[in-house]
Amino acid sequence: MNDTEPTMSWSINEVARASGVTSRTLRHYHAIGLLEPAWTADGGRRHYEQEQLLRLQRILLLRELGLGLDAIGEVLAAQDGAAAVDILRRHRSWLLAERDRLDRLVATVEDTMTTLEKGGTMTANSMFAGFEQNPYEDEARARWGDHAIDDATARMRGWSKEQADQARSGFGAAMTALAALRADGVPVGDARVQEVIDEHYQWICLFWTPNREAYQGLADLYVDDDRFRRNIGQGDDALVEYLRDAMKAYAVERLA
Amino acid sequence: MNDTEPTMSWSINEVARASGVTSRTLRHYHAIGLLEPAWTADGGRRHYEQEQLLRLQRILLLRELGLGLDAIGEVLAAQDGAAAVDILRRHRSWLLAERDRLDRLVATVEDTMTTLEKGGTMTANSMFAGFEQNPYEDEARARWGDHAIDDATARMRGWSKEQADQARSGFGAAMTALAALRADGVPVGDARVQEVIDEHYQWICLFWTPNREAYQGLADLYVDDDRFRRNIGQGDDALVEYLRDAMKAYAVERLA
DNA sequence: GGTTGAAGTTGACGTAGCGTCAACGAATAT
DNA sequence: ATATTCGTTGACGCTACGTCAACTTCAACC
Repeated sequence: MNDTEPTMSWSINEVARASGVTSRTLRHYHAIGLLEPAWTADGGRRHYEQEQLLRLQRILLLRELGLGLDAIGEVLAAQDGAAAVDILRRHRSWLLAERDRLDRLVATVEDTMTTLEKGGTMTANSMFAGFEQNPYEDEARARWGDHAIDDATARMRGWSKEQADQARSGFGAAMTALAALRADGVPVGDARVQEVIDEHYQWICLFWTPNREAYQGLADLYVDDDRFRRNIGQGDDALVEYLRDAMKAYAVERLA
Repeated sequence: MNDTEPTMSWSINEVARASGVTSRTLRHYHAIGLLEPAWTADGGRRHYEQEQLLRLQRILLLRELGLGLDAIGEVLAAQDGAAAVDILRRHRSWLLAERDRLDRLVATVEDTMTTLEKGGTMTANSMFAGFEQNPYEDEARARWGDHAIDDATARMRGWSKEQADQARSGFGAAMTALAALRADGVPVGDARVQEVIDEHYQWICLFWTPNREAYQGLADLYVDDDRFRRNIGQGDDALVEYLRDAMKAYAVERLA
């Protein structure tokens, strides 16, 4: 039925026009071994035949699906359909994950726009930190009531684990500076200490804007809760207490 | 209230740990002028102060929103919030577009997986072509009934304009070869002509699998419809008629 | 046979946002 | 004085090609 006797070949530009890709793309596919021409003439010119066109069709289909060229190569190299389906399944998973991520980004962008339109400062919105997704939420909920936490959790919804880790590491700089000051015996009410605490408060405000009472509560929580204490003090409990006292002094002096 | 007298500075690694980015990133931001250190010491070491940390916070926030570094620079350079909101609005638009695109890709991937699992060949699914989104749909609908068209349109839903253009350009190669054969006076039933038509049929099958009657109807449509005729023949109407006859011969010989 | 034009070839650089060496200088602890 | 740590400036690598640049080939025309 499929008698293709007078073997016909196409030049690179013919294939390009036919398939909608550029000749550069075809050369690239040749260079990376994804699509080899049927044969090359004396002058090095590439010639493609039906088999290559069919392979190109499959390549382009998979490309439309968003697969990378290496993944496409794997799919086409898979003898059994099961392996190909497996790759596609993984691809589907990450498409879905990406879509969800974009959804969350849209929400966050809208938040930020609203804040800016209200004359906000862009440092006082859209995030929440110091508490990871799960471990500290109950604690905080018990301390400050459900409303504040729901609000914060809602803002946090757009986060990945890395982002949460990243946010928590924001304590690092402040703690380093604080440790140095404490080592020098500087009292917590000293301007230098309070400056560091101000920095810490600013970092916190990246995510949440605690009032005096809430900030004092946070200070206590840092000391009282084992997980916070270990995380923040890195083994130096006295440093965390120093932080707590400094935070309380800051709250009394600077917060309403 | 915000008296920060004993100006404190942080080294690049302190800032890195505090913010969760790497020092390489901070150097990069310096190199592209996105975040300049407060000052650099003799040995060239970078030192950051509170102002830079605040700017970094804003940079990271915007980065989380998915903006590019140049866009971030623009937002931060915008004196009035309106300009910033404008950039964010545009960004939101393309986030939404991307999300929709991913949605469509997911659907297509699922289609392809289903086809493969059923033992299909991957060249016979997921697309539709020859007819653009709008101009030819009514025509086709009148000819082949609503059901076939709805089906095809549903498959086409995942397409962008470029993809449609690209798909249509698939005719190019076949037409070039066909024009040469016709110039040589080769009759439409000749094996060489039928081979080209087979190629054309394969290309069509990328998108849709017409039976004998449908393929004959498509052949007529090519000639009867002005837009098809101009598009395909590029001014050579006789060539389109040659194509039609060849397609009809192919349909009679090879299709059920 | 010479020339011209179209179509082809192989580099090579550019894109975004850094990661990841390499090779070296400087500040700090011992 | 020296070992260790922290910092510096290149430079290449990553995706999937776009976009020159500098040549070579091939068919056609005179």
